[in-house]
Amino acid sequence: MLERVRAPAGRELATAVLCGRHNALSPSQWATMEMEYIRITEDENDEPMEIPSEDDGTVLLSTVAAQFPGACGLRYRNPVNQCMRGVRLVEGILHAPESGWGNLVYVVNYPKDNKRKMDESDGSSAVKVKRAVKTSDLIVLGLPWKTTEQDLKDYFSTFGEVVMVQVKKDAKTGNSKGFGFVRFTDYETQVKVMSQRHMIDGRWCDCKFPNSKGPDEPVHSRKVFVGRVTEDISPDELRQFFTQYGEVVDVFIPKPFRAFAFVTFADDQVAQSLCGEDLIIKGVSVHVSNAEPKNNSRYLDRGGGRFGGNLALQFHGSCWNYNSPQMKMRLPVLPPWY
DNA sequence: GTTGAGCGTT
Repeated sequence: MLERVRAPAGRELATAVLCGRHNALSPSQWATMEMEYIRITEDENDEPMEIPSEDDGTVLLSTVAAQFPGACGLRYRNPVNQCMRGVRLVEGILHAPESGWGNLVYVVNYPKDNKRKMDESDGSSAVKVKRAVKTSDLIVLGLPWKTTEQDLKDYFSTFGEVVMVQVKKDAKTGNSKGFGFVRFTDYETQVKVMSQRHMIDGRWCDCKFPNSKGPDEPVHSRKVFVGRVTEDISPDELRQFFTQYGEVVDVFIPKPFRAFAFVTFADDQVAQSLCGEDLIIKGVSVHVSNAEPKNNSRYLDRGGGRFGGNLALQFHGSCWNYNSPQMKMRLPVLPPWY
């Protein structure tokens, strides 16, 4: 069986795959294979297209993008639990799941929350598109008490595609606290919205960068802090979501629920690339930052200081001195658990 | 059941 599969002619090999004989192969046997065809589709209900792999069994994102312009990744439905899983992507190379590509149908991911929008861009085959125009959440100040998230969405949708709105409410009463957040798909929309005041339900409102955002100091860690997670996001869903960026080796959600989580990647570069990002999981905007606090002055210096210094120390339990000489030299300062 | 500058999460 193995000898047959090893036959160098790619076309014959593809035939074997199509006939389903590959199902008997182990992952190690797959590793010896030269080329196969992976079934890919934009929609699970559509007819898949076959895309060639590389000789080492990986699939180039550029190969996918050649057929699906704008593609930024792949996902597939896990036959065991029916959940969608992301395909590992490292530097433009898609890696097969543990059991090989198999005869699963893979679904193309597009940037911007999986919504295909390449028809209104230049159509240049992607990869870069994903982070080229990075938007961030904007705080909306001065909202009338009565304004709902639907109201916000309706209003801001007149400027461009909205990917997230929030109205901050009192946990007990559910009453609005008079401010919220909005996130747009396109950076141009964000710029426009920030450039003017907004009459919303009879009050003038302002959209600004939230104070909670600051330049993120690089720290060499595989673990990221994920803030603003909601209780309905399960550890498994977190894992599946973040797997689109790289292999996830651990997910930790404190109990009782505290609205944050930790995600550890196999590759520290993947972790670092996500720091500072606002990502949207199940419609919830979460913020990724370093697992170890950066400069606590973020909390102390900005916005009049929501917390006292001692309180900030209580939160973190420890405090890295980012003004220390070693930080200025950018020597790696590893958290104790790293 | 009120209010009107701020700031989501360690």
